[in-house]
Amino acid sequence: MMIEKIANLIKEATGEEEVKVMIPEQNKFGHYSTNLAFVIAKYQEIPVVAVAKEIREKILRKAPKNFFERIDIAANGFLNFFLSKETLEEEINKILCLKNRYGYSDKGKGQVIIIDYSSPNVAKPLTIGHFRSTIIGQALVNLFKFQGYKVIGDNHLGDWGAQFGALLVAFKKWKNEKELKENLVGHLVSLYVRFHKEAENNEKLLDEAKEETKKLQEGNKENRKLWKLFITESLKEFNKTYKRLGIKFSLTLGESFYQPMLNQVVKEALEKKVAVYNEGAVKIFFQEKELIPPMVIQKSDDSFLYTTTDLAAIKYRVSRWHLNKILYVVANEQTLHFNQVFRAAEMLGYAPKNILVHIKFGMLLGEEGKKMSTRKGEFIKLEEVLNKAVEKAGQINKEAAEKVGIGAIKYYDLSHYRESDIVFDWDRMLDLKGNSGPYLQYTYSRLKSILKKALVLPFFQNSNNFFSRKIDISLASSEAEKNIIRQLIYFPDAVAYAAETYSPNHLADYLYKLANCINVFYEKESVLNAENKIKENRLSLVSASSQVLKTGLDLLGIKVVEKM
RNA sequence: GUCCCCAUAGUUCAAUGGACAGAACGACUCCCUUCUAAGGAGUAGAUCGAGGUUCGACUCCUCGUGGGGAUACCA
Repeated sequence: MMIEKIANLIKEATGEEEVKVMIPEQNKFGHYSTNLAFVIAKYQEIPVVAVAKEIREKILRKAPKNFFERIDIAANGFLNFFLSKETLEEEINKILCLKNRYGYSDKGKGQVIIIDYSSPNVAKPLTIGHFRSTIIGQALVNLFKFQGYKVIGDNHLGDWGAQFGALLVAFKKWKNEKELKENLVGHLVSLYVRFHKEAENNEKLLDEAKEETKKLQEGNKENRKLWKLFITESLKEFNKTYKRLGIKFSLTLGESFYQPMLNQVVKEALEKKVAVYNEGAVKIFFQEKELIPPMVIQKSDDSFLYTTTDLAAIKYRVSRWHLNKILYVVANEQTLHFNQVFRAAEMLGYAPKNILVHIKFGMLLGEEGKKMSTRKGEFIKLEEVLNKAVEKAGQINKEAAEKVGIGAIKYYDLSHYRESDIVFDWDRMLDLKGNSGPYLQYTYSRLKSILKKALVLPFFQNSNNFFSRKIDISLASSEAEKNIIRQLIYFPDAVAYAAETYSPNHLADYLYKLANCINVFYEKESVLNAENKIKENRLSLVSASSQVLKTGLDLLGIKVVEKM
């Protein structure tokens, strides 16, 4: 990673602790820059430019020979680093030789991180509401693996809890044999919706649901049997969609897995005086100044809640693995819940608060900008969204439709900053032009097409393996080529930054910029019609570019397309 | 009421406290006898308001305005 390398170099050369190295917006400001001179000038009260000059001397003395071409000092005091031809060549050659390992870092070596994502509820469909957690979660799994971490992706399935009471009541009262056979999960969903509709006018139903939940939790045979059926059938459905989306979990420990541990959690909480009995229930109260409302961990009918399960899960995970972090990829709305749980986990001594991170993301709003609710049946099935996307992509190209359609909606999500809300908009989501998934895939396939054609040219018939041939920067003299090279070497920086900030959109942004440079190059400079030496060199650049594009898209979980 | 999040071109979104605030869509112009026009080049267009901190603020702080969310013995 170049940013880190340069930052370390500056640290060693100057003895400064805090050094910030940035990627400047414009080429004329070099490949990298730092504002260090401002910082020092401030506490030493020396003119900025004088400080900058001094820093430059120190760095140049320390830097390896031929590492920088030069270091400029801008009028305002920025130090602008221009990498030398040798450094750039070495970096591009790394891409050609490391291939899909380029950008990999062992930064996270020896560290374990659990990512809790997707987590749908059994007996409900995967909806557009699960999309963000699933897609962002998987991207984070990929990113952290690529940073050398041991990553455990856990699908914390909602396979327990009060929704089963409602479901059991509805199932026993209204089930329809025919529909059951044809589409079990679909039938469960409509039963669930019907239950909530009818419960609005009939409070007795809610009591019945409570009763069924209790029976299930106490081990009632019939309820258990139905419950298991619901789970296996739902998982089958989920897995179909996960497969299409390229989602892979290391574990699927649902909420039910933690049930045997819940009693103990409550007992401990009471013993440690973290929790108290209050109005018949067991609650954890927080300090007044924390402004967190109390959290119930056991109801007055003795049953448990998801707060209890989450606490048990933390306890279990920490004892089973030597954990550095648990990331919860869950919507913004649950902020209070996680504040409570994290704080409680700390009070109970289960985990220090700083290893628990809520990776929140904005809501996917309905077209009127309002929240969509599953209970009222206002949901859009994920499967339906995927189909529509694939259908649209298929209008242009049938063969690549699946990859392109799904790539489009994935990119739509991942290119947005995680925490902002997204308005659900078919047109925009399925947009195949501009800053979109298909744009990146298209760019990739253009490069692939060049490489394929090069192979059959007589000139290359007997030249062995030109794809891995080294690049000669002095032959890549056009503006377009320089821009690609510049962009390529930022790849490891972009990956690291996206992981650090838990924000895949930074990687998406990087890839878009890279693709844009590539397309400009494609437009302006011909590869196959260039003079032999230049052609060879450009082919190496094309090869390196396609490699980085592919690695980046892989990390986002977007499949590349060879031809479209 | 309390707490949390958000506010950037007509629209949808970017922008680790840095150098002229980037794109895309839409609008208007151009470019297919040259490796894929799902592309490229160009024009018009934006930081909610008022203070403050800073050499420097879309970014941090305070107040206000306008949206959304959470405040369940559901998950």
